[in-house]
Amino acid sequence: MDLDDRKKTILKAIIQTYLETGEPVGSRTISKYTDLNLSSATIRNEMSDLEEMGYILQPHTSAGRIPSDKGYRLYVDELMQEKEQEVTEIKELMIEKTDRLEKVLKQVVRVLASNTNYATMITGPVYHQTKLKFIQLSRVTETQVLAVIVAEGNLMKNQLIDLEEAIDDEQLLKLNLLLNTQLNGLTLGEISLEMIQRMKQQAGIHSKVIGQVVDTVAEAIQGDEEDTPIYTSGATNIFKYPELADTTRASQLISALEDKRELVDMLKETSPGEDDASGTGIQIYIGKESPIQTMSDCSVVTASYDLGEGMKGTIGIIGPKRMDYENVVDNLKTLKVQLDSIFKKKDEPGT
Amino acid sequence: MDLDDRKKTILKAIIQTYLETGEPVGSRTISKYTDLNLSSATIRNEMSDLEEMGYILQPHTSAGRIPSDKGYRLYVDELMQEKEQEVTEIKELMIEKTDRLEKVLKQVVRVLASNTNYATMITGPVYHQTKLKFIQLSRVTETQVLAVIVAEGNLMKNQLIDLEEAIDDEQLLKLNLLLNTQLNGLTLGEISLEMIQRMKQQAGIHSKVIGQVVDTVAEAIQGDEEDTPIYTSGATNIFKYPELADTTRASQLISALEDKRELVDMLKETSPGEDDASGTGIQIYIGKESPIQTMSDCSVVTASYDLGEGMKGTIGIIGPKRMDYENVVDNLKTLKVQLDSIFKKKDEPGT
DNA sequence: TATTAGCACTCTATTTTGTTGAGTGCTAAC
DNA sequence: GTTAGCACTCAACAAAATAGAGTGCTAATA
Repeated sequence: MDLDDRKKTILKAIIQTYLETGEPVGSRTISKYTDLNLSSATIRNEMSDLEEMGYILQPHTSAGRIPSDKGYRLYVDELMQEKEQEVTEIKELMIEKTDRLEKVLKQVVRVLASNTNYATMITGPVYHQTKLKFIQLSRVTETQVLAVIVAEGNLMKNQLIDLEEAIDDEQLLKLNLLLNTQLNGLTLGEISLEMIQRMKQQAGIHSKVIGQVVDTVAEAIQGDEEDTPIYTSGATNIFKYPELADTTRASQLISALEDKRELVDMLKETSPGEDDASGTGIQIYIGKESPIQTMSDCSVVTASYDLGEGMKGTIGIIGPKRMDYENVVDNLKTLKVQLDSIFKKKDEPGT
Repeated sequence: MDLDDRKKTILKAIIQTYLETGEPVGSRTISKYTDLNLSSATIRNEMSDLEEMGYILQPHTSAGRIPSDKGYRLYVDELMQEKEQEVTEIKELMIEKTDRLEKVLKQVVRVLASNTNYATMITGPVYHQTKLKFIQLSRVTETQVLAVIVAEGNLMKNQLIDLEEAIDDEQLLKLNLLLNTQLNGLTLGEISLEMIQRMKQQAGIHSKVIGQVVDTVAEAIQGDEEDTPIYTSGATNIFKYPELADTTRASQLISALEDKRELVDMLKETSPGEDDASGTGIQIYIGKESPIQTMSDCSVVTASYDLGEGMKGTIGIIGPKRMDYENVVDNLKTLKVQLDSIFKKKDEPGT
């Protein structure tokens, strides 16, 4: 059987109506809704075909049709038209410009959640590719040394080191120099254990203290890998969609959002390089396509962002399968533009 | 009418049964449950009295009784017996010892949530009373200066300052000295705007750069006030209690937990000094007593913790009114002991 | 006087049955 | 190929019937 234009038009109409109402769509509705000027009977025949082809399905014999995952997929890939760019330009997401990346991210999830009415999440940047800019050790008390590590993208890290024995100023100075000359300019990922070992030997095997300091610094640099921060917002939006709002499902979803650990993997999967056909870096997972099991009744839209200086991360939006894909995609695009404008502006004078 | 011992026993039995089952308790149940050896008819009479006195109430004519807020109050204040200390000793909450306060707090909420099956939250320390230990400015690039601020309790704060014009080493050194001599030993709360003004003048009005640095540092110190971090866990536990699990209520509660802003006020209200009769710093809010409106169907148990060095904060547990108060209180007590042992051990050698 | 057995009564929760209406599939006519 | 018409299906809702837990009251009992 052939999926001709008329079938597509009908499918599109079915899906769009269903996106709005969330109720199975009957033949009569479509007959009126479209400008095809076909009777409900004809539509019924076409719907029957569409069902056979797997694009729509019937919850029960005497109900209208709802889109299947396959139907949604087709809609997202072909049928859905993007909003005109003008609209995008006009809508300005209310994001306050601030230096603190963390604050920006928190705002972003919030704005997205309230704009789309879906649950949203965003990963903080993965710093693996970020270059080390600056390390400094300074003495706080006799036996306490503070290590401050600064990397590109203004990633900063503190580590207070309690020493077993005192360290003198000269040693500290030497260490500072050593750390900086050896590590500066390397990406956090490049700093390996062997390198640390070598440095420890160069610094002088005789001193336990030095070893301790180097170890702690190394730990601080590497430790960041595991716990990428994730911010979420609008988890309770899922209650707005009856098909997700039953206690067990909602509970699972919210737990997943609260827990965040699972999310990391999912968002990492959307590797920042991997772009979709349109080159926007936006990916749509429908139903079972979703990487997380608990979300197989949902759709997940992810987008990667790149703020320069190795600050890359991922945004995710979770909603019902009948989510307003156009709006979501549109929002994400607008967001990208704005993030760029916030951060590029900041970078230009520096570069 | 008099609330004699027998009435108390019956009330206690009613409440305890209700805590377990969540269903209205009938006279027959009590007649069998207690060792009073009274017939259900007698119990009925007593229950009738208890209802008149306002300790229990009937959801409808032909149902059993459930405790009223007043009933719970009496139970919590008088009837509930604390578990023996032994039990407390045995139970060891699985808290990994780590330096990072933040990690400890995250663990604490998690453990508490899974131990109690209620939603939990904890505020990070309020640093208002914490003394400044150490400030250091260091140059990162020509026009970038990094300020590191360390206060008691190992509170650390970084602030990268983008300068409008370059600053030379000498000036930086001078500033470092000035900041340290002026501010060291003061609590974060004591550092006022006037003080900053005065310092700026002393440092030399001629230089905009110096003003900028001082301003930013001041901002960093004060800025912390507003956004005390709050960690939450087990929000979805509320779905375990049918009386809270309906969509609207659950949604409100979870939103409150996600949003956190409201929580701050609530937890602040439990001022760390304010202890209850037993001197444990544990407070119980039943139903409408709760400071937050959305939680008027819940009970909230709060406890303050004090880790020394000005690190004080509050823990909160949110559950249904029929929460297992004994278990919650017990858990909180155990937790206090453990937190002490983690942090005191760390402090001793230093002191 | 306090306790208890017994019984009528109340009220929710559950099940059963009936009714409605949206929507389909099929057939026959256009 | 399209459409009108009709019988049929099935969820959703409403009404009625039933069951059972629990009460309050009265009268008998210790």
